[in-house]
Amino acid sequence: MPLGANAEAILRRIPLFAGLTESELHALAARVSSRHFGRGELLFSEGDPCQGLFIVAAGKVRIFKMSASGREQILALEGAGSTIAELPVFDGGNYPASASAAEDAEVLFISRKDFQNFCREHPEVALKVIAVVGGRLRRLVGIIEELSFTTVRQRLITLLLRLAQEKGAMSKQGIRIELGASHQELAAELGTVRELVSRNLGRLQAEGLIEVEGREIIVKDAAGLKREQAAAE
Amino acid sequence: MPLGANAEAILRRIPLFAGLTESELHALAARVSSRHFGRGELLFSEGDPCQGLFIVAAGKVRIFKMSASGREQILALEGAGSTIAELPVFDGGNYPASASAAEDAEVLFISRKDFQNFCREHPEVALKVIAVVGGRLRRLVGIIEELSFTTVRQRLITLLLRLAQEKGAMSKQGIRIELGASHQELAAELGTVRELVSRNLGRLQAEGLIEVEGREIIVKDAAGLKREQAAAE
DNA sequence: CCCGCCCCGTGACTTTTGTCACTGCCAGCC
DNA sequence: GGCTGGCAGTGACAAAAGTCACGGGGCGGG
Repeated sequence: MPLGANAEAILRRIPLFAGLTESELHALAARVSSRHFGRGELLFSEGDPCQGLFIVAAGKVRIFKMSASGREQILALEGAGSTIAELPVFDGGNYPASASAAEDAEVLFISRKDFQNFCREHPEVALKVIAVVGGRLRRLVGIIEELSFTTVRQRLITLLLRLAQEKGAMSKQGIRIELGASHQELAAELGTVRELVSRNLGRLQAEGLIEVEGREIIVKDAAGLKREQAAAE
Repeated sequence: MPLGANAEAILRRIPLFAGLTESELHALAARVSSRHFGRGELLFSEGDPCQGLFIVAAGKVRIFKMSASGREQILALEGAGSTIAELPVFDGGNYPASASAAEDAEVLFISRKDFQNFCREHPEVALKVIAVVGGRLRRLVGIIEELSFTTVRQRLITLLLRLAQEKGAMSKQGIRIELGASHQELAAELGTVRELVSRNLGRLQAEGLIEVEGREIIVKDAAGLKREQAAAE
C-alpha cells in the first residue's frame, strides 16, 4: 500500500539516503509502499529474483541461509533503519539468502526499477551503497573468522558480551540481558544447534559466570567471560 | 617502480577498468607501479592502514585471516586480472584480512589517493566497484554456508570437483588435477587442519573415488563425488 | 479444564574435528 | 655423502559438535 508523509521521516534516517534534500525524499517517498510482516513471515527466499529494496521501519529482520537438512545460519539481523538487499537490487542478481521477520516488523519497499531510476538521478547514492555493502562484507568476514577459529562456547560468550554491551542493563548482580530469542534462534546465530546452546548456557551458569532465568540472562562475571574470549583458539 | 606501456595492456583486462578509453588507461598507467612478490611474501597484514589498490598481473595472491593460534582461513585466491582491497581503498578502513603471494606474483599498485582521484573523474568506476565487491560478498556467503553446514569431507569433495572443472585434464582413468598446493594450504582453504586433509584424501582414495599421486589427483568417480556432495548435511 | 504446541533441559551416544608425536620422504645444499 | 627443512601419512587420543529420544513446563485456544 502507498504511504503518507511519515515515510519521509523514516527515509530521512536511512544511511543510504542521508544527505538528500526534502524534495528528493518526498519524490522517493512517493515510490515507497509499506507492509507488515508477522514474526517468522518470509520477506523473500534465497534464489528468488530480486523484486526491490526493503527498508526496515520497525521491528527486526533476519537474513539467513538454510541447509538442506533444515539448519539455519543467520547472516545478519537488521533493525529499524537498515536496508536489505541493496546488492541484488543493484547488480540484478537473485537474492543470495532468505529474509524473515525476527519480530513483527514494518517494512518499506521500493521496486527495483524505481530504485535504479532514483540512483541514476542521484549518483551519490551509489557511493552510499558501497559503504553499506562494505560494512556487510566486513561483518561476513567476522562470521567466517568465528566459525573457522572458535568453539561454540566462545561464540556464545562473544554474543553475550555483545548483547550486554548493546542492550544490557546494570543491576546489583551484574548486567541483565533480555534476549528476545529462543535457543533455536541463538543457535542459528551461532551456527550450531539448539542443544549446544542450552548446554553451554547451563555450563556457564554452573561455573558462576552467568545466571539464566528464562529468557533473561545476568552476566555475573563479565571479566571472566572476556578473559576467555581473549584466549581465542 | 614505475611502469611502461605494458601496464596498459594489463589494466585493459581488469574488470574494474573495462570500458575506459585508451587515453584514460594511459593516464591511469602513469600512476601505477609494479612489484614482484616471492611465494609466501606478504602484500599487507590485517589491520594495516590501507595504502592503495593492488592488481594481480601474474601469479596468485591469497587473502586470508590468521587466528591467534596460527591457523589460517583463506577467504579468496585471486589470479591475474583481479583487484585486491577495492573496499578499504574506497571506504578508508583498514585491511580486514591479510594478503600474501600464493605463488610468485607480479602485482601492480595504485596509491589510495591516486585511485580516489581517478574515481572522482570516472564515476562509472564506482559502479564497477559495487559489482566487484558484490561478487566477493556472494562468495563469502558461500564460505559461511560451507563452514556452517558441511563437513570437512564434503568441502574437500566440493573443492576437488571445482578444481576438476576449472583446470582438470581428461585422462583414461579420470580427470587429472594438478593441485599446486600443499595439504597445509588446502586445509587453510577448507577451514581445517593439515591432518584432516591428509586423512580425508586417503579415505577417498581407499574408497576408490580418487587416486592420489603426490600433488596430482585423479578423480576416478566424479559421479560418486557429486552424489555425495548433493547429499548436503 | 484439557489439549496441542513450542520451548527447554538432559542423558547417552556417535561422529567429526582437532592435537600430539613420530616416521619417512625427498630436494636442495654445504 | 650427509644434513636440513618442509611436506606427507598415521596411530592414539582428547575434545567438541551433533543426534536421538525423552520428560517436563508453560501458554493459548477450544
